[in-house]
Amino acid sequence: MAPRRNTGSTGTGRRADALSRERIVEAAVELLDTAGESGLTFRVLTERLATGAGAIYWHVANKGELLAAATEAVVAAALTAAPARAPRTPREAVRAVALGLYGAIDAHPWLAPQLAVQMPRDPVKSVTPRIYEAVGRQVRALGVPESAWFTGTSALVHYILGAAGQNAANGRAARAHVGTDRGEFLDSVSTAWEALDPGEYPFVRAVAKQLRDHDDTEQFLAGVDLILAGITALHAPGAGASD
Amino acid sequence: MAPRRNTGSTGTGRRADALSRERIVEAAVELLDTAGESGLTFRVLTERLATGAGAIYWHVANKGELLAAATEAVVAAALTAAPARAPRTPREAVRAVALGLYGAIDAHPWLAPQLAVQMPRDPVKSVTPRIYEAVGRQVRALGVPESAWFTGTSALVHYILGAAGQNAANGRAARAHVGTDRGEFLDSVSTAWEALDPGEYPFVRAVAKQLRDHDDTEQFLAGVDLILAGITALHAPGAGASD
DNA sequence: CGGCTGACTGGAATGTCGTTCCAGTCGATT
DNA sequence: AATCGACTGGAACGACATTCCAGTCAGCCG
Repeated sequence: MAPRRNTGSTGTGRRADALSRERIVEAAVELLDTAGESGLTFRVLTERLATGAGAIYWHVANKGELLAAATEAVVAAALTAAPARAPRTPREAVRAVALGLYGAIDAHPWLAPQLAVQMPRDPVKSVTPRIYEAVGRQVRALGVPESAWFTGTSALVHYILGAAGQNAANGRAARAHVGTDRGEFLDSVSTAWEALDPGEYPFVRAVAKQLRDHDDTEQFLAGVDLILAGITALHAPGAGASD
Repeated sequence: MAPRRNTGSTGTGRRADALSRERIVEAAVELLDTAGESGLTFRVLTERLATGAGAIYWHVANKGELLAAATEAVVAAALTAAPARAPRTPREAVRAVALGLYGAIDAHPWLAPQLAVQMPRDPVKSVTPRIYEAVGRQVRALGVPESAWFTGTSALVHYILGAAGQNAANGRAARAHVGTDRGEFLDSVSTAWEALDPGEYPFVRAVAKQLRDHDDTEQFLAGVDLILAGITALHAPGAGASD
C-alpha cells in the first residue's frame, strides 16, 4: 500500500543492474565532493546512474533525505575509522575524535553546512547522537563531574564543527577565488583585514598576522586544547591534566 | 555603463514611493522572520512591495546578495545595541556580546545557517570582521598574551554561533513539530535519546536528563564561561579570574 | 509452463523558483 | 518642450524538485 520507499527486500524480483539506495547515496557523495552542494541535482544524478527520476524517487523520498543519507554515510565512516594510534590519555582521545571530524569535513566541504542544518532539525536522527556520543564519551573519560558533561561536550562539538567548516570553506574559496593555493588565499584575506579601518577594527587588524602564517591543523587543535583546559579547570579534574 | 546596481543617489529623479535597497532588505528580514528561510521568494517579495521583479533586481544583484544584506543588517543591529548595563569586568563584557548574538539568532532563526554559510564564503565582507571584532576585543581585554587572541576568539565565535543556532532551531522545531512549547519538545527529544541503544549510545543516554531540564540561556552562558576559563587557564591571566 | 503480481524503472509532464529582458514612465536637467 | 537616464513592472526563460504513469521484469501459483 505504501506508495514509495524501499522496504529492503521482500524477496521478489531484482534485476542484476539493480538501482539501490546505497548506489544512489554513493553517487550523491561523489557529486557533492566534485561539484559542490549545488552540483547535486536530480538531472545529473539520473545521467550518472543512467536511469530516470522516478527510479530514484522510489528509493529516496526527496532531496533532503538524500542529503541526510549522504551526510550520515560520511560521518559514520569518519567516526568508525579507527584512530591511527590508540590514544594514551583522554585528552589524546578527544583530539583523535576531533581530528577525525576535521578530516572528514576537510575532505567533504559540503558536510559542515549540512551538519549545521541537519543536527538541529532532527536531533533524534542518527547523525546528532553519533557525534555527541563520540565526543561526549571522551569528555566523560576526562573524569569531570556528570553535571559538566553536557556543557563541555556541546562546546566541543560546536567548536569542532564551526572551526572545521570555516577551514574547509577557506580551502574551497582559495581554489575558486584566486585559483591558487590556500597560502595565497589566506594572504589576501590577511591583507584585506589589515586594510580595515583602524578605528573600527583594531582587533581584527591585530590578528591579521596570526591569520596569515598559521598552520590550520595546529590552530584547530589549539582550540580543542583550549576547551579541554576550560573543562578541567572549571571542574577540578580527577585525572588527566597531563598529556 | 554598469548595467545594474544602485549607486546611492546620483541626484536624478526619485519618486515619492521610491523603492530602495533599504526597503527591500527590511521586507526580506520580515519575510524571513515570519515565513522562514524558504519563505523568502522574489514572487512574495514583489507582492509585498507591490512591484515587479525587475525593480528589485535593479537594487540588488541576486538572492544571495539580498540574504547577505539581511544578515548584515540584523547582525549590525545586534552588535551595535548598547549592552543593558555597562560591563564591570572583561568576563562580563564577553558575556554581553555573546548574549547579544544569542538574542539576535533566537529572534531570527534563519541567521545561524546564514552566518555559517556566509562567514567562510567571504571573510572580508563586513559581517565576519564585525563579529570577530566584537568578540575579540573583549578577549583582548582579558589580558592574555597576543598569541592567544586568535585561537580564543575563534573558539568563542564558533561556540556562540553553533550553540545559539542549535537553540534557535530547537525553538523552531518545537513550534513546527509538536505545536507546543519548547519544554515539551525537549521532553520528547530527551525521551528519544533515552530510548537509544544502551550499548551504542551510553553517553547520550546519560545526558538526556540534563537536556530535559536545562535552562537554555543559562546553559549557553555556562559554555561561554567554560571557554573563558580555558583561555585564562592556558595563558596565565594578567587579571580577571574573578567575576 | 503460462499467466499474474508487484517490485521496480524511465521519461514525460507540472509547478515554482531565480533571473533576464525590454518597453515603458517619470523627474530633473537643458 | 524635448531629452536623458534612473527606475519600474511584467512577461518571458531555463533549471530545478517532484509527481505521474505506462511500462518491464523476476519469481510465484496454478
